[in-house]
Amino acid sequence: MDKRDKIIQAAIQLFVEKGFQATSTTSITNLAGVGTGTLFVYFKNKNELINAVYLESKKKMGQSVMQVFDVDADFEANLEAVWTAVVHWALQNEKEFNFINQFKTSPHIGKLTKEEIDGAFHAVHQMMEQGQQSGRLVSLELNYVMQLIMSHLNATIEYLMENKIKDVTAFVRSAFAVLMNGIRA
Amino acid sequence: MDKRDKIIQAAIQLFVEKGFQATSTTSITNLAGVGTGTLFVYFKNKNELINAVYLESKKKMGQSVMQVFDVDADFEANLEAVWTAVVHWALQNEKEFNFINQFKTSPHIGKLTKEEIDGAFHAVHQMMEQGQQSGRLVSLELNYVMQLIMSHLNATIEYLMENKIKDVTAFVRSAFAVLMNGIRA
Amino acid sequence: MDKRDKIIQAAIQLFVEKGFQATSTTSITNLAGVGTGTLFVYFKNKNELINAVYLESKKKMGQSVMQVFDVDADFEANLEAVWTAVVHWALQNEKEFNFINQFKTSPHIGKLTKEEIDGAFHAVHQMMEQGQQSGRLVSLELNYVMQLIMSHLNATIEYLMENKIKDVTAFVRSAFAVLMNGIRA
Amino acid sequence: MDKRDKIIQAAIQLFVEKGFQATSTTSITNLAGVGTGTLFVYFKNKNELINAVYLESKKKMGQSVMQVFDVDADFEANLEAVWTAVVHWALQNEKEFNFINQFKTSPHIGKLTKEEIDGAFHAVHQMMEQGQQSGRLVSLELNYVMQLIMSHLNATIEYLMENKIKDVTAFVRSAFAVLMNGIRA
DNA sequence: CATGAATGAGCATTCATTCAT
DNA sequence: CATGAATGAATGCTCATTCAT
Repeated sequence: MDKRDKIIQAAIQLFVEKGFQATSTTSITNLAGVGTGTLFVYFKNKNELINAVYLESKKKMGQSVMQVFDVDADFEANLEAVWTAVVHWALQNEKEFNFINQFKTSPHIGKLTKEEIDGAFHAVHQMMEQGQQSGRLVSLELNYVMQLIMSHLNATIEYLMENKIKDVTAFVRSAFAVLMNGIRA
Repeated sequence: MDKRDKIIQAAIQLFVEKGFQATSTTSITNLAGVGTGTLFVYFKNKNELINAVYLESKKKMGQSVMQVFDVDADFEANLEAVWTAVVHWALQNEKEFNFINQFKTSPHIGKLTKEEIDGAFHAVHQMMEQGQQSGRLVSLELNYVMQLIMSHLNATIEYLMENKIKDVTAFVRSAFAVLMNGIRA
Repeated sequence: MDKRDKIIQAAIQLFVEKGFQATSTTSITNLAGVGTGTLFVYFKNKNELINAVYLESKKKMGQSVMQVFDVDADFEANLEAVWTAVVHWALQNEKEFNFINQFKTSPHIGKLTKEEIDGAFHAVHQMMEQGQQSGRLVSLELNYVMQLIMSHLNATIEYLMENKIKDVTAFVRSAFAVLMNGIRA
Repeated sequence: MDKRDKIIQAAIQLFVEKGFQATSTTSITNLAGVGTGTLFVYFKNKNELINAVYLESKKKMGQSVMQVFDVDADFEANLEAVWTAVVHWALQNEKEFNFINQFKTSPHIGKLTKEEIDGAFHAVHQMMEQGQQSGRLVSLELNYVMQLIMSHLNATIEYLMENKIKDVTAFVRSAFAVLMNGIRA
């Protein structure tokens, strides 16, 4: 693993554990096992670091999740597949997911970073639009529906992380059912 | 308005705008129009300030919301009443609501503060239990259902705050319908 | 005891225990059982307080000690009497003595305060001069001899305070003998 | 001179002039000609600084003084040699000596620091014990005799510092004679 | 006289960032 | 590229002092 990567991994861990401001650049470089100055070789400043970390994490998640997306599949099946994929990625990448979740509303994550990301989820957005047009999705403002889905997703993941569930697959299935019963047209 | 209140109001605003750590005590006292030292007359330190602010805000919300709670009312009617009351309180007290929302998971809010609050919502919790027992609420783990309701609530409020909706009442009604369709047994 | 006195007593105790700077005016008024502002009714500021305390303590000691001074007595007998009187006053007024001792070289005790005090010991100074003139005291610079006596005195008192001595009177007598053997002409 | 040394020298000067508490860390770094933060690169905090300064000063004095110590020499000659060496070291290192003298009883100098030092003077203590056993030193409690010697030493040094003496060597010799006449068995 | 709420200058300490090596 | 000593602006907090009551 090269030094840039070591720094990013250390940053993710510390940002999640202690928050952005409470994490000193020195503690990051210490954990990463590199010199103080090295962080600034790869990132112009602390802010650019967190944006880079956010971007890479979210891209990783996006790539992983979008593999299950099937353009030809049925709307509801597709939504469930993607939704479920996010849950599983989160459970297997707790640190990254918590990081993304905690910092998605942070003022330190710039607009540019957010826009750069949205592209990855364009396909999902399209699928939702078609869902509405074909009368399979409740006809509320699409952005609102997306927000509902995301918050339901996060609530479910958080619950799974904090509680030991025996049959995760079953839980995830009923969790999705609750969502779908709400937003089905 | 006495100085303690001025400080609390200034703190709410700045904590929401810039976060806890990024808000200097000096900026709070400046905005409040009091001397630097005055903050420490009323609060032992910055941490005690944020806890006091959180406590008072949440109490205010609790008191306002629980007025609509009717022990004798029908389960679903009662849930809608309370849920809707939170939405309206949030819209009328944007700053306080955002503050509560942002800091509910903050490590700076102590456990004691959180416990002191939960009491106010005991009645709601009971109502939900009875809802499950009487077969009117989906039979998933109650804490999870509560979490779903809360996240749905927050998503709705956030959407309402960021978008100008013509008919808020109608919107709230259909938003609640989406929730209820999901969690009805 | 009037409030001025309460403040002085509290100040002596705290200054000795924690030092001048480490003692806040608030802690003094708290211990004295008076309001914060009251200190400044009687003393213009913290510095004037310590000077007043020093002055009064040293005057009290002077008055007590000079009672044993006998103009007509033999030089050596007189010196021993005064020297011994200081030792005993110190043992009976530990706080005051320690305070005087600690702050005699403090920059916070002004020159004026020191001069105001020296008057009380004028008689002793005269006695010493006569001792030298009559060839009973070593003929070194008088100020130096005085300094030697004072430091020997303080060393003896400190030792007595820190160690439990069975026969104090005997100890004091031999302590004085050591001094006298050194400075006798 | 490296920065750590510059800081120590500045600290000695200011601590002596104004006292520990009245000396701000900024004033030290200003006088030392280094940045504010540099002090904390070398010393964890202000307290560790004063302990380090005390330790190094006293070690320097100890090393210098103990050079004259001669295990095989006569008791009285040895005592005079060491005693005189301290006087001369003090006169040549006024700042350091005053610093040591003022802070030897300070609560800011930790016990560990004091213990680390006492070792250096172990030989002197042994010499004194042998002096008593061989009947050449007054048979009072040894700690008390040590205290007397130290206070006599300090009084002499202080006097020499504050007054211009023509023949210092002669003065020191008679000063030691006064001491020795007092404590000889 | 007595009070204590209010003040703001001052301080120890932290930390992102630089730069000479 | 990599380093870490050095920096100084920024911050939370203290405390002597004031003043309206």
